[in-house]
Amino acid sequence: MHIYDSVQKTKLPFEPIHKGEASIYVCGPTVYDDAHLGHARSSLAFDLLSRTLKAFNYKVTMGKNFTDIDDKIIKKVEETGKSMEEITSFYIKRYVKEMEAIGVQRAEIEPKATESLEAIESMIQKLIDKDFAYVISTGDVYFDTSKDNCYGNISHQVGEDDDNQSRVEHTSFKRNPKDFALWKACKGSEDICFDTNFSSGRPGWHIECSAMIEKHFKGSDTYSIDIHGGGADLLFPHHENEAAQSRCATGHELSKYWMHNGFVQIDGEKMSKSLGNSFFLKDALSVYDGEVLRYYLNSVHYRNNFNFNEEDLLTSKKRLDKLYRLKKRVSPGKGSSVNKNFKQALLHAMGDDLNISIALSVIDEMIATTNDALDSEPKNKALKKETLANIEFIDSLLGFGNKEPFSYFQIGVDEALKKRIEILLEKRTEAKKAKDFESSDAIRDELIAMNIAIMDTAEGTLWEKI
RNA sequence: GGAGCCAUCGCCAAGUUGGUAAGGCCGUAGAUUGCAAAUCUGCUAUUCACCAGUUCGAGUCUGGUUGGCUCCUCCA
Repeated sequence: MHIYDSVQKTKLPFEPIHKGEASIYVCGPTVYDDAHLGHARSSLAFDLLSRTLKAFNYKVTMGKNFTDIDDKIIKKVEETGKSMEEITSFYIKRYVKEMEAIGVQRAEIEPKATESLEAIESMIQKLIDKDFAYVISTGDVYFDTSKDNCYGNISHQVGEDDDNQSRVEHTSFKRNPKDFALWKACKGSEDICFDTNFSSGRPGWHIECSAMIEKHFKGSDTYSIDIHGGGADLLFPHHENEAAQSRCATGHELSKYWMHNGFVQIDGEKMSKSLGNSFFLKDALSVYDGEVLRYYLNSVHYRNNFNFNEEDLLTSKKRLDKLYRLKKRVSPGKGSSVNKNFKQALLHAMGDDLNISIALSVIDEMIATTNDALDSEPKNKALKKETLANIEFIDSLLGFGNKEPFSYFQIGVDEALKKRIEILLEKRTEAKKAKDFESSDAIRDELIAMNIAIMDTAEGTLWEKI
């Protein structure tokens, strides 16, 4: 198994700190709004990582946090008059539900900032005690980046005198321009505050992740976790800062490997709130099936940017359809055991830094070969069973192909419509028997107008929702 | 201003250590079909933004040019 480390910028063999185990921490969402396609992509990317590591027999412990203390949440509290807890629990529920719809497995650990305050406080205290952090008169606590001579090793972004055009605000309280807040003291009475030794206030964003990792992962003498993941936009400053805090507080590096996923773009631009081009996952799910979305969003290598458009999504659906048509052909039945070569080819592809393109091409090849074999030997039971097992393996590794194939092609068709289709098909079969092709073709046209495609097979006429 | 990523067929997209361009969609010819659909088979980039260099040999390495994107502010 090889993964690309975005700090060393090369593909490296994955050698975990504890043999046979893989600890992963991914930066989760700040829960003040619905998840957009970018959240989906990130989740999907690391879901694929987790599934692949499991397929390679690693015992995976994945942690994905919910940032539930944040300025934007506080703003939402002020706007809506609702409590912070009401807002965050609402969006956490939605997030979990929507991620489930696109087949993302739940992380083993899902910590929240509000449940990690003790860990956060003790880590900040440790940094103050070791003189890596300082408290200013307002009660804010800052991390002193000049004390950490490894600062910049993660993102390689810190120049010697980079303050010329830097957009970082220069606060006179800060000792260095790159210093960042570990703790923000209360400003007004409406503020959301937690009491600590240094001041009453709330944690900064970066420290939340570091503290949660220390709290939940056993780590080792050299690293706290194996893999730290997140969107490419988090590399700097968030991951740089996380790494610095953890390094200075614990005396060892935070993560052995760092992985970053590319962005979802619309018309070549990053999808973001500020550009006003974000596309909520819930909206996509109201139009497209979650499994199709999963297939589509995962169809491009995780490190590349992903240009979202409907045409490509439909192309992905066609590809997925082919898998389900094959499944239809070999169903019902029980899977026997996976074809060894097929399994090996898939693992080889995914083991190479999650090369999904190769994996999908391996699947397409398997589909074509099997269909071919089935054309000449329609009753090959052993092949059917093996194919079912192959599809089960695809599902466990890549997270699609699990649905009952007939229902897959009937998504969005209600019982009344189903009955109508059945009646029309019966009529058509009769007309065909009587060689009344004019009538049978008319019925077919009628069905097509209803967005129903039909196909005549040896086992009778089958239909699909287009 | 600083840092980095990317540019491969009409579209999407692979391409570890340089060795002579996967796969999908679309298109097209055929098998099959009453005709379709589905399925299968064949065809579909002498060429990898451009220029120069290294090399027996470069999409792959080096330098430059052009174009696109991202980070340095919250962001997956």
